[in-house]
Amino acid sequence: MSMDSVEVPEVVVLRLPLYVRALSQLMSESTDVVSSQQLGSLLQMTPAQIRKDLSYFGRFGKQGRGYDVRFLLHELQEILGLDREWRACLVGVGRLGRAIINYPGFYRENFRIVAAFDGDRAQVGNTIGEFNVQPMSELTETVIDKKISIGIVAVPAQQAQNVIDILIDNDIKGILNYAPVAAKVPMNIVVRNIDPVLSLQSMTFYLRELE
Amino acid sequence: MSMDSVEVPEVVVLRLPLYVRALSQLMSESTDVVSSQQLGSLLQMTPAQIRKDLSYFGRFGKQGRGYDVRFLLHELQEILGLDREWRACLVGVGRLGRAIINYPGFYRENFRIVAAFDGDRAQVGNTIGEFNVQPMSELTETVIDKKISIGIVAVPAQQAQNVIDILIDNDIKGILNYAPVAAKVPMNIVVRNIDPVLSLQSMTFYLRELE
DNA sequence: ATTACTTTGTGCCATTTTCCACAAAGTATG
DNA sequence: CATACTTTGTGGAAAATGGCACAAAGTAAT
Repeated sequence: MSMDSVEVPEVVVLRLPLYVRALSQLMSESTDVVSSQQLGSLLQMTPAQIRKDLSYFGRFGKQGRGYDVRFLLHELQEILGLDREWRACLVGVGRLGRAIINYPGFYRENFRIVAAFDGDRAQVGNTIGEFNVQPMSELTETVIDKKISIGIVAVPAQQAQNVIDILIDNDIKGILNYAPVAAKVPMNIVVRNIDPVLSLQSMTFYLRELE
Repeated sequence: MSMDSVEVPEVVVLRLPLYVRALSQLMSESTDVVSSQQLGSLLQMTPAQIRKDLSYFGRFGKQGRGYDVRFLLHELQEILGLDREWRACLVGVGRLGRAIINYPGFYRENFRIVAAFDGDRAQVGNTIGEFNVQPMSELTETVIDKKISIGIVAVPAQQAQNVIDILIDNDIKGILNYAPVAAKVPMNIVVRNIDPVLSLQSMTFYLRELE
């Protein structure tokens, strides 16, 4: 009986996309079957962890053989909701925002940026790529019209919390935050932060000892 | 030999830059003193965790009062090695690489990109920002001359492992990897991955259930 | 069919991480 | 200076995470 059993730990969810990525690569190399052993060496993790992670969602493998690459990829994509298109809006079209719009990686993985906003009057009306920059006042309408469910925040730190509050007020449930701030959000909102500076700052702790 | 007491857990090191960021903000607001309580509410974490984290490195607070903002900031910067300039080279000057070069956030935090390389003949010699693109063959010499200790990888997935191997051969100990691959590196190399697509792909697991 | 391998899924133990709760030490106020 | 607060640093309990190791189930080869 699937009494929804145990809640899936977030660490596990965070690893699933890694499996998806590795499996996609294997597919493109025409590999049919892969063992947790092989996957583990590809991803630099233990086979047991991979098996445990997958076991939260079902039994996808065959003993003595391993996992069917195409099948497992498909299952994981479905679990993660990657079997559909996701639409996002960008807020902030400065240097960073423009780079994000032009980044082809999102499109390739079925994430579509379908609108761009900026709080700065001077930016509104400008054309960037294929769309023109809208004022924040049009956000409410556009989010509904274009069925946007994700907000990408690329504004300066000072304005970030305000922008995030507006996005949440407009029923956005997922935020990809490039601003260097710890966003305050209700528990049901999913935030992912991208901050290469933080990454470097924790890296130097280890480099320091070497010099 | 300084028997190094207890090894500091990596999760703790990963959080220190968050404290640095919050303290910097408090400094700019002319706040003199902060409690773990306040810091916690600023960063959305428990006060106990902050105190425990800091306790790995010393006793920085005063009972009944809290932490002196300027002092704690200074101490953390020193612990992380942020009290100096770090020099990095960029490999890959495609769209992403150019965006990285133009990103002002690194410079602001004392990370300097001082050279740009590309394996593609067609890119070599081009001028981007203030420097011109060098061929990979010049990497060895430039890394030494310019005292580069960090490599930023912004090449397509297929070439990433190769580029990373070359960086490591040239004594680079820290790698900021923007390529969507799980890099294979020796244990003494520090890798930080930046992949917004992975972030979105784990986000959708939670958004999925809401629609 | 038998024997020798391979590999999964998972129970369970070990390790890691988080955080409660409290003594010790400081502050504020009358 | 006494009383009422505040806050740190930390021992240790509790919770979360990781991974060993093994039965069960498959494959391969003779």
